[in-house]
This record gives sequence, structure tokens and C-alpha cells, in this order.
Amino acid sequence: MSDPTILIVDDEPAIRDMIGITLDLAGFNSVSAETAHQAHVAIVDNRPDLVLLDWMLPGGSGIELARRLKRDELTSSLPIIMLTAKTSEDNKVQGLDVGVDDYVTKPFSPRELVARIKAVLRRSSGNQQDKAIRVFDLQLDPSSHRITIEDTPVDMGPTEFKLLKFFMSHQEKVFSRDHIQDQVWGGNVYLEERTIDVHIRRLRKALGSVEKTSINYARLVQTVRGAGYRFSVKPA
Amino acid sequence: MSDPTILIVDDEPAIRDMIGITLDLAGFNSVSAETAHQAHVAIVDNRPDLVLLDWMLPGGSGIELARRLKRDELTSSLPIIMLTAKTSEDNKVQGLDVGVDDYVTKPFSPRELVARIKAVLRRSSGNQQDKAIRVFDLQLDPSSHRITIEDTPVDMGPTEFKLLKFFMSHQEKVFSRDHIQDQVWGGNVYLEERTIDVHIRRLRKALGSVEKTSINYARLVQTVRGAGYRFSVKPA
DNA sequence: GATTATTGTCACACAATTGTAATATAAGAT
DNA sequence: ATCTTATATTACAATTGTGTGACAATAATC
Repeated sequence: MSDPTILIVDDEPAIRDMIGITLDLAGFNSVSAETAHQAHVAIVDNRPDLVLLDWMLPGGSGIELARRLKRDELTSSLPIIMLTAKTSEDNKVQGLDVGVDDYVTKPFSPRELVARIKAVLRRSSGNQQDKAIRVFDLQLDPSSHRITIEDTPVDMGPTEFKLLKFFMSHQEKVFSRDHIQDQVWGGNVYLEERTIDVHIRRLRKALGSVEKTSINYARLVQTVRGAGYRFSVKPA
Repeated sequence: MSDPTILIVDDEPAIRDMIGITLDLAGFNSVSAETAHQAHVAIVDNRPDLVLLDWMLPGGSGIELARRLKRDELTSSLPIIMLTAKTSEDNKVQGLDVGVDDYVTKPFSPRELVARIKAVLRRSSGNQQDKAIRVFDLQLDPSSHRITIEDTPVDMGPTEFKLLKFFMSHQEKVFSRDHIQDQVWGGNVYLEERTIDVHIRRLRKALGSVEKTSINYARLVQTVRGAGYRFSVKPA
């Protein structure tokens, strides 16, 4: 895996820079955002592996952002470390409520910050990132980056892999082409809408390429006319 | 999905135009209104995805409009971004009270405006907390975009889906054809009145297509002669 | 550096959906 | 009963949305 990307959300440029340098030295990539909204956009665009979030963003929106991220299914597994100047127990309690993964109280040492980041990343990657997802005899194993149907390897391109991974971890839900683009390609690239269709086709083709299975796995990728696509075990 | 439509509400033509051009370049459709009243009409007619609302409309009606929109059930989920010249905290507090989704303080850069719009749109479309609506064994699930009767999928077109969704979330109320057209099609399209009837028919047909149910779900869509249609669990 | 795989886009084929008009049926009014 | 008006139903042509194969450009691999 390439270096993890950390999103720094803080309204003070000095702190952003300082943390950015620290992370850089520790071998992370970093992007930063100044406001909760910038952060939200950056998350969609850059798909960071972890968010460092200042508690005290102007307007109290730091905690609000955390809450929103944890509530939304699509971002709920994105680890968040809160940066807080106060050591008050109140904050911690409130934050744990929201579901953030850890705290670092300012001032902090670079070493401590990096250690906590690594700890959280270790925890979260061990938890779900690498766990294989299975639907009937279709299995997607992120750690070995493999798709198998009844133990027969299925060949597909990287994009189709990501697409299938996204679908398999968000079953029974329709996603518009825009949404799929956000999730699979990232929000900052421009794609013709029909491009999604083509990749859907390639994915279906790959899933259907395994012969003599009781189930036609291509059927699981369903078209919802006028709305987008859906991965579902139930018939269309 | 087609481009989102943004409604610009501002009394200054120059600002309306400037924003309009910006949005156009960013791939949005835009319509504009000069007064709160025009805005209200435009909302019904164009069903915009987001409203850019000037705080300082003549007569202080900007904030008033926001309040009204957020209070009315039919428009309460329509995202609103306030445009305000003042950065005073008072405004923000008052506005958050009303429930607007974000603020942009003039002067603002086109980039910022577009970024905020996208962020809000993503938030509002991503956080589809829409719960499934259920009536006996008829279930409409917005997130999976599925209709089922006793777990059997019911097939229908997008328009019928929208129609049923509207009905199911507004049960026991008669709606005139005009009203239905406003809600399901949006007010600016011209339809023959009989067209509604045809879609009602298609909806009934779809609901009735599932065999051997104890209830005939087509019966829930009731004709109220001289008035319109009604979705009701009580017999007609 | 050559070869191969993957990617995004286009053009066209195909299918579902849509709105309307024409006609049939039902419900009130006289 | 008959007339009048409102709604139901059917069929159809136009529109819109999706599927598919081919292609050139780019990236990955050897």
C-alpha cells in the first residue's frame, strides 16, 4: 500500500503547516482544509485514510463535522482524531459519544501525534479494510486483491475491482452515477456520465465470465432506471 | 442524472447575473428571482435542488422566506445557502436557528461559492436518511429505490415511483391533479390533465400486479370524483 | 523500448418510459 | 331514462435512458 493520506482540518495556518511537516517527515501524505466545508469537499476529493480534526473550528463546526461523518454510512469508517486544546473531560465524553477514534490534546509532541495516528490506522485497517466480503460464492478479498467465484479467480481491471468493492460493501442501495464517481474515482475528476455504464458493463462481463455457476453473479449488479445502479442479492 | 438546478434569490440584477454565470460555468442550471414571492413561485415551478438566498432582501423578507421554507413540510428539506454581506455572528446564529444549511459572506469568490454548493448538495444527497415507508405489506424504500409487496419486488417506472412516494408520504389527503403535477413533475411543465390519470392507472396496475395478496393494493389509490386522488388505507 | 492491459469516450443499437389522443365506462344531474 | 360530465382504459409515436462494441490514448509490465 502507498503512503496513507491524512487530512488536516484546522483554521490556523501555522498549525496546519506544522502538522503537515511533521506528517511528511513521518512518511505520510497530507492535505489540509480550513473549514468544515472544505474538509467535506476534501474528503470526497482526496479520500484520505484519516482525518485530524480541530475541535474548535469557528462556529463550533468541528464537532458537528465529526458527527456528520460518523453518521453517514459512506464515511463512518473513516478514522478521526480530534485535536483539542482543552483537556476537559467534557470534551472527551462528548467526543466519544460522536464516535471519534482518538484524541490529541494541544500542545502535543510530533512523536505523540505520529504514534497515535499509526495506532489508529493499524486498528482500523486491521478491522475491516482487509476483511474479505462474501456474497454467496462470490468473494472479494482486499488483502490479496482478488475476486473469486466458487474459488475460481475472476479477472478484472483495477477500476472494476474498486467498483465491485464499493458495491459489495454498500449492498441494497441505489447510487447515482455521480455518487459512484465520487466513491470510486474521487470527486475531482471529470468523467462522461456514460463512462460509468461502460465500467458497469465490464464488471458484469467479468462476473458473468465464470461458467457453470448456480447463480449469475452479473445479475447482482442491477440497473435502476432513472436512478443509477444497485448491488443487490434480491431479484431486480 | 441531470445537472442540479440552483435558484438565485437576490434583488440586485448584477449579482444575479454574476452568480448565474458562475453557476453555469460550473455545470449547474440556474433560475433567479428578485423577491421572496417570486422565489416561492420559482420553487414550485422549477423544483430547484438548492436555493441561494440573499439575506438582505427588501423588507427583510430573506430570512422570513428561509423560515417559511424550512417550516413547510414540502420544502423543509430543500437546502438553503444564505448570502450575507455582514459577517456578524448575530446573523449566523439567527440563521442556524432557522435551519439554513450554509452561509457565504459577500464578497465571495466564485470558487468558494461553487465549492460550498457542491458540499451542501453532496451532504444533502448523501445523507439520505429517508426511512422506508410501509403500509401493510407494501413497502417503499427510497435508499434501495425499491417497492415490494410481501417482499416481492414491484416493477414500475420512475414517474410511478415518485407518484407512489408522494402518496405514501401524504396519506389520507386528496390532491388535485394540479397539485400532484406540482409535486411529482414540477410546476413548469405543461401536461394534459388526462396524463395524470394515465399515470394513476399505471401505478394501480403495478400495485395490482402482485398476485395472491390478501389486500388489493391498487385500491389504496382512490379516485375522489371532482377533486382528484387520494392514498388511503380506508375503503373508498 | 516493446508489448500488453487498462481507460475513457464515442456512436449506434436497443429497450423502457412518457405524454397524448381516441375511445370506453362510470357517476351525477335533469 | 337520458344527458352530461368525469374518470378509466387502451394504443401508439416520440422521447429518453441504458447496453454494447470499437477505438485511440494512456499507463503498466516485461
